[in-house]
Amino acid sequence: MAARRESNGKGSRASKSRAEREAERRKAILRAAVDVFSKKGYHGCRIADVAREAGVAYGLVYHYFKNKDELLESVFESGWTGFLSRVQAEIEKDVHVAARVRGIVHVAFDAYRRDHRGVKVLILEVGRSPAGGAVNRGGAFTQVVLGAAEMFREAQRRGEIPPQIDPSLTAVMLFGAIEMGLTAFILGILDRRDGAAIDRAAHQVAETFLSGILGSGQALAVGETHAWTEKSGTKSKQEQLG
Amino acid sequence: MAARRESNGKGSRASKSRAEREAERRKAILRAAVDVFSKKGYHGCRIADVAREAGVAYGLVYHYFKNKDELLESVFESGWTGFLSRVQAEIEKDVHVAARVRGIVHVAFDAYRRDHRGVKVLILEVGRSPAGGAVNRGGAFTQVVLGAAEMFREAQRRGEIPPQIDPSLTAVMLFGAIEMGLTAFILGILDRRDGAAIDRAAHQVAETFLSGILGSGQALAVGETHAWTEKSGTKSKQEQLG
DNA sequence: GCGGAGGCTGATTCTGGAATCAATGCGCGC
DNA sequence: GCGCGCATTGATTCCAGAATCAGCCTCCGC
Repeated sequence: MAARRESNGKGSRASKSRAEREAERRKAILRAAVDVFSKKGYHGCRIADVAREAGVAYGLVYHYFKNKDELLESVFESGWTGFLSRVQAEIEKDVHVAARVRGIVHVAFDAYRRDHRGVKVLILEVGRSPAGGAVNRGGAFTQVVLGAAEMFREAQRRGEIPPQIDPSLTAVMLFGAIEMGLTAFILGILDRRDGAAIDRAAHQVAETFLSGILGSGQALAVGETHAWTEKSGTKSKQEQLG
Repeated sequence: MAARRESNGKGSRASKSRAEREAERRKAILRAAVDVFSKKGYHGCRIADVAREAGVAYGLVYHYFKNKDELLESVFESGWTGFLSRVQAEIEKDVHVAARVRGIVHVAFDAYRRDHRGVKVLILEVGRSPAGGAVNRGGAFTQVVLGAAEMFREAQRRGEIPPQIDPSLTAVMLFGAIEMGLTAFILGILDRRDGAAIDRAAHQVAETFLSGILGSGQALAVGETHAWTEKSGTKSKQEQLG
């Protein structure tokens, strides 16, 4: 569809070319969709809401997306893709598993800080896909989990973690802890306007996962420091209860 | 609604009284709803499906439940209630926090073993709550989380866990790990027909949470071994998720 | 400036499915 | 046994909201 411009190599400098505009429109709609979905949920909103939010006509949404499902699908893809590749990058680093876990947690919380609406949609609508669900991103998610599982398996070979634990389950737990940590913010159990709280949360999620709540202090003997040990002043306070 | 019977104290022995029958019908519909919801998701099914599954007429569903939402609400309540009270019971036990955590994890996995359909609906549809959501179970969930948070706070006072961790976040993480552990079965990442796998999973979830993946093996030195291992036969069964 | 391709519009159509309701007959009290 | 009331039925109504479509109007190339 962007073919027109080619014939004339230049000409594309001043005002945006038609193709560019279209791309922008498409993006605007996508962004609006994220917005609306995060506010009212996929099933709780109508295409009209998305159109209004994006400031375009109802019908235009259908010009860019085959139907509502495809719109959701696209939202996922645009959000998921970046996230997945970053997580994958962390997984593939050649460092101690503890560092990789911290990296993964960091990526997740960072994404949240950057775009909590988007993350909310992913968390709330993903995974909960009705069983055989249309939107298959369950597949994408499964893939990361499997990647992480492989990471843990490798860590076992290296002797970084005990051999008797199940790598798959461990992987699943990691994302569960992350997801729930984020959910706490989304549901308001923790206060997301407190920027520091997000950092602290990320930190604690990683360290708890690595060392548990009992051993905490010493277990991270492994190498890098004790996490929170020094910044003990931080602790909880206003964050609970929304 | 059960008023008729009172005037005549007896008469209620042989065949079930009308009231009893009604209660049964209601339960049948509820069960059918769990079934259908778990298969196709709340939004993915029509009332007609529920009616058919329950073997009753379409309209009867509306005799017992005001509307579809209330039906879902009831499903939650019937499932949630039993679960919540059990978790609460574990929370209130006067033992080391490690034992309590193990207890909670056990309760969750046990519920799953007993009625994975019901648990699936809870996991998949809860949280879904469209923000200001009609169905407020977010509230119920939040309550357990707060209860658990209080438990951790108390544990800190007793010196059972480090003082610098955030009790609320810890509570949230616990349920996150549990939820994701179960989700793994629901999504098929782990095989739920392998009964032993469920036990192992429960065990690992608890131990990882307590001791982390690094220390794992030895950390449960804490004291008792898997508290629950033996008493699995205990409690009543069917009342939850009717 | 001219012609037309196609982005864009929103009223209109269409549909799935929620909720209603008048009719039926079973069961219970008298 | 009689009659009333309430559980039960499923066709009917009703509507939200998805998807369509016929035309408008902008912008592009010539």
